[in-house]
Amino acid sequence: MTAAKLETTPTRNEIRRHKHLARRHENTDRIFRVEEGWACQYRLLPDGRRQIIALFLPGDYCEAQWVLTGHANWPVVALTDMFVTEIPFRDIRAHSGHEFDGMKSMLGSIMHTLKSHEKWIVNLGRMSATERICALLHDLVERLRPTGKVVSDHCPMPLTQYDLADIVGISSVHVNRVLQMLRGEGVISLEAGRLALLNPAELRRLGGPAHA
Amino acid sequence: MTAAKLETTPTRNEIRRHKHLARRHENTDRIFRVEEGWACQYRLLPDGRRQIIALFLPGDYCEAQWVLTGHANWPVVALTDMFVTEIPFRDIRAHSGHEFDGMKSMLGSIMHTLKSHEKWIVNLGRMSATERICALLHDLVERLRPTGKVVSDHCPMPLTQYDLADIVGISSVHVNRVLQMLRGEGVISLEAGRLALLNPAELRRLGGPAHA
DNA sequence: CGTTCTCTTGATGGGTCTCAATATGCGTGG
DNA sequence: CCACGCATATTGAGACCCATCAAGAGAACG
Repeated sequence: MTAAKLETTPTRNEIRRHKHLARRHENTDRIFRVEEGWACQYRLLPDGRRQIIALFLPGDYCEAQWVLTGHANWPVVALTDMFVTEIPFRDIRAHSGHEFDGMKSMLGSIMHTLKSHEKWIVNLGRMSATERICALLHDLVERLRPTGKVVSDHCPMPLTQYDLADIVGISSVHVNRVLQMLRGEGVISLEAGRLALLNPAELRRLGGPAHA
Repeated sequence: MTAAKLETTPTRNEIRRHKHLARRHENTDRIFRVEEGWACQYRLLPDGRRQIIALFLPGDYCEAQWVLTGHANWPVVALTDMFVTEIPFRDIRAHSGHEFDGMKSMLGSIMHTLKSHEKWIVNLGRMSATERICALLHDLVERLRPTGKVVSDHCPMPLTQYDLADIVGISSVHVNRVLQMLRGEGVISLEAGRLALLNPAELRRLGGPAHA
């Protein structure tokens, strides 16, 4: 999900935490680009279990596939206060073939989502709780790095332990214990919404073996 | 992944079980359409853990996104003896805009993959072993139904218990125990590579609560 | 007709969940 | 400014789901 500039000046909107950017099966004629703040797409089961499917960070296009399907499948909610720009489909189509090719950008974003999903299927299917959390933290830092929000391995991390739990598919209590362990080992520090990688190499190692 | 007919007569190839249709990072100029047999895309960790990312059944396009990226990310291997047809990219592009629109078909297949991945992230993240297996079996039958291979809730099911384990992210020993339980409850029968749904309603119920 | 998969079953241990209680912080309104 | 409520973080105890190890029985296959 790469940053890109449109000729038009799309509306810049403020979104409060916990407000929905999309609801289930909602039709839409625009996509969002995240300027500030974090959002996620999730699926809620009737018995209360929640699984977060995708995270949207500054610079990300939020659900580029809407431009192909015209509707949201699953809800998207702001995890923090946010600023987003709304990009109408017609603007994207109008820019197709230009230097900044709107449609090509959207396809790139979709392919990126695809790869990200594959990775998370492997993590959820075959990795331990510790591996999942380390892989997630590592991922987050690498995704934030291009935005300039990472300074000497410190960066914002506004997710609650409940959010983390619903991303990595374990209970929030166990998330807490894993984080305690990582802190105890001197791998990370995490407080007041800020994450610091104290031992990035160890974090990567704990994140599980690389692909074969 | 819908069936579709091309004007050209693409080559029909026989593929033996365990033969690779694609290897990691391999470049390609064609995609496959499965005519007979089952294949899967998987990711192998250095310590031996394997996670199957996608299943390809008769009628499926195998990795339609290759037409956009030009290369395979992860290996694809035949789980049974197969027949596939190879469709060169140029044929797909040549048919774009026609009654059968090659490119549109590929995009549809990609969107289908996306939805399938989202579903499996939820299953792997938030469902119990029994729920995962029941959901998988239910899925398989529904995907086979349009091909005419399902007769009164009986259909072929050539996956080994090792394969099933690597799809649902549990150990093969536990897959065996869950299957025993399902047989004992009279929900399914599964032998000699054939699956029968003896109590589809119960299977659906065990497959976990529907989306909210 | 042995070899190799595949399936099956038991025993044991560990990773993770659930429940529950307590702390801590933070925003809101009195 | 303080009191209160609510969200979040922390910690313990106990239970359970599932992994791992191991061994044996069929079944498939060259």
